[in-house]
Amino acid sequence: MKIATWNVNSVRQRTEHLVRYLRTAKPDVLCLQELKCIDTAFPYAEIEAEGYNAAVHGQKGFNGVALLAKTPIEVARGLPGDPDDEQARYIEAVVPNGEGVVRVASIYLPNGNPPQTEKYSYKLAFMDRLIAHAKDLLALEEPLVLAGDYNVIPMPRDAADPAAWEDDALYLPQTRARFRGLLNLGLTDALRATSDAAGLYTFWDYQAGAWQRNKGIRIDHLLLSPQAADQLSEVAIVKESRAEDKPSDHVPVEIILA
DNA sequence: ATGACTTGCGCGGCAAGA
Repeated sequence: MKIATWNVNSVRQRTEHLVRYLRTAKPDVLCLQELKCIDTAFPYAEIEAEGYNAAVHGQKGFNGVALLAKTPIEVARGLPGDPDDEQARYIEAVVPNGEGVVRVASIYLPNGNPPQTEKYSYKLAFMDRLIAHAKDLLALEEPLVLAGDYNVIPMPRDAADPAAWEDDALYLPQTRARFRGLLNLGLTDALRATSDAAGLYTFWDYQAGAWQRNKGIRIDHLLLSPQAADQLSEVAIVKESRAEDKPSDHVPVEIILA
C-alpha cells in the first residue's frame, strides 16, 4: 500500500498537477494540505474521475486538509484538545488494508512565524495537542501514519543552510523538542528509517531561486507507529514535482507499507 | 544583498506562507 503526503499550496491552482500525480504515482492514500478553499470549492469531480474518494476539511482562503483514498473512508475532522480552534489543519481516517486497516492522518501544522507572537504559541500548543492525540492513537496498537506538513526542520542536516533558520519557528529549540517528543512516544520518522543522508528536502521557497540553488528544507514527514514501521518497505521524495510548470513549493513524499 | 515569489480576496494592495 502506497501512502503519500503533499502540501499543494492551493488545490484549485494545482488540480492538473494533482490529477497527473494520481495517474503516475497511483497512491492508495494521499494526504493533502493547504487546500486554501472551502469544502464546496474542492475539485471533487476531477478527483473522483481518477477513481478516488475525497474527504475534505476546508477553510476559506487558508489552511485546509484532505484525504484521498481508492476505498471509501470514514473520517474525523479536527485535532482534539481545543474546541475553540477553528483552523482546518487535521483530518484522520481508517483505511482498509488487506485483512486489516491502517489509520492515516493528514496534518497541516502551523508555521508559527514570527516567533514572538501568538502565532508561535499556537504552533506549540498545536504540537502539544498532537502529542496527546498521538499517545491515544498509539494505545490502539494498530498501523498508524501521521503524515503531513509539520513545518518542522528536525535536524541541521534537514536544511541546506541551517544557520539561516536559527531564529525561525520551523527550527527553534522548542519546536524541535516537541517534534522529538512525538518521536519519543515510539513513532518512526519514515524517511530517517531508510536514510541518514543530508540534502533530502521536501520544500524549496519560490523566492531567491531557492530551487535552482537547492536551498531546500525537509519539513514534510510521515511518522509511523511500530505496527506501521514493521511494514515499511520504501520511502521516496518526489523531487521532480518541484521542476514542473507552476509547481507547489512542496513536493510529495511517499511510503510503501508491505 | 536591500529583496527576491505565490496565493486568496476581491478589485487595491494586504496578509500569509516558510
